[in-house]
Amino acid sequence: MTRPIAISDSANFYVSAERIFDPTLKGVPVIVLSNNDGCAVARSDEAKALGIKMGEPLHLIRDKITAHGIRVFSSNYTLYGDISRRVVAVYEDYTPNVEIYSIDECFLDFGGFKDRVAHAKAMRRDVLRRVGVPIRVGIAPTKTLAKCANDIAKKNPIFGGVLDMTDPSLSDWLLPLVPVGDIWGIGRKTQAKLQGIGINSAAELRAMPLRQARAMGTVVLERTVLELQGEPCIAFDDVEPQRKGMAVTRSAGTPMQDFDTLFQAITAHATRAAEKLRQHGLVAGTLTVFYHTNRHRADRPQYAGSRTTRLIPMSSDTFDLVAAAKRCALAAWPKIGGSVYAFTKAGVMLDDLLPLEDRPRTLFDLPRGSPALMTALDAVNTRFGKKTLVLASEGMSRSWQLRADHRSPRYTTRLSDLPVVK
DNA sequence: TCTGGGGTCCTAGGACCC
DNA sequence: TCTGGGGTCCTAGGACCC
Repeated sequence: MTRPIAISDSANFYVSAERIFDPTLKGVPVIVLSNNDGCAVARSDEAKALGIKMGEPLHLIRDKITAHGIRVFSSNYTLYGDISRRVVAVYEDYTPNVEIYSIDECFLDFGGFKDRVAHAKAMRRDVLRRVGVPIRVGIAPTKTLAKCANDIAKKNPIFGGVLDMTDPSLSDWLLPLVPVGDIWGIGRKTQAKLQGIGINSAAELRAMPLRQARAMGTVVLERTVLELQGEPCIAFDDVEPQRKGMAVTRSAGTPMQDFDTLFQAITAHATRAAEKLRQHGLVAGTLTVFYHTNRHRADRPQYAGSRTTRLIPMSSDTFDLVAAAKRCALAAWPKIGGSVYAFTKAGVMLDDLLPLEDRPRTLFDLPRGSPALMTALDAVNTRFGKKTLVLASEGMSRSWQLRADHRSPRYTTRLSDLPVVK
């Protein structure tokens, strides 16, 4: 028999993280906004009950917020990242193998435990006591089934936050309750196709002939069917995979109308991308810059520009990346009438990443770039706070910077953010 | 007026080679 | 001037995830 896998996630994670430090948020509707305060990306149960949808734009729910006194927060990723690490630390006390799947979800190796439900419930109590966020646990022979179990536990409080669906007779009974669109790996398009041929539940998808699944949705859908049948196709993987690309992209707080302002934003994004590379000990071989106007405004002139360039030699040096980004940004600039466009989003993407020590060398691999300067730059910005030292081309106006009008204090990582008690 | 950011995997099709 | 099959590699785009 295959080793049971658990998936553990936190209920409304961002909201739960905010509630740790502000008890007045308990029992009341709370939402957390996306970057730039654009739309709701996390909602408390109370906010969901008021009909606030995932991803709903803030400007469409202003009336509800006022009428029901919904508490609103900008995203505070520094805080959420730190809470996430604390939760993982507790998981590590309960299983030898943890695969971090997202900021609020982990797959856990649950093989070898005699009473899995008791074990998961003990872990759940411990996370609540030591970190302060509620979690739910689904257990099954495959990742897809574990996600189903987790989903059922989420919707049915009767399970007390833990459901072990390792026993096939239990999944026979429960899978008819899982709507096909709620299955891990089934998105909107595939859901529509499946419903078109009368497949509406996880139990019905499990019974779909494999050949038909492959024809309809490629090997991905075929794997989902096999996983529902209890045959693992998606391996448990607790080693961090070598990442292939990374991106820093942002909407602008106010639209960018001229090249100088746009380039200030792009300098900031390239700078951040270079920092991320160095944190991971990587160099990049390809850099892409893109920027575009607001696609939701069909009444305004539209433009989308993008250029890619190779980085030779591969680099993680801020000066190299900003220089390459400038060439791309200029090359992508509209040939005529650039100033009629209002750019609302820009980004820098890096691809062909390699660990620094694996990078290809040229015959004359002369020392270049400024590794000592980069080390000093990172040290200063870690010690004295982000953006203490920046390139001048990032500018001082920061008019492009995103909005975050409702951000809570970074309680666990920034001393200066703590409220002063007099 | 106001609509996020950062990833992965898969497939089709073109370029190129022998 | 006409004519083949099979392989690899790369890129763009779609779908999905949280």
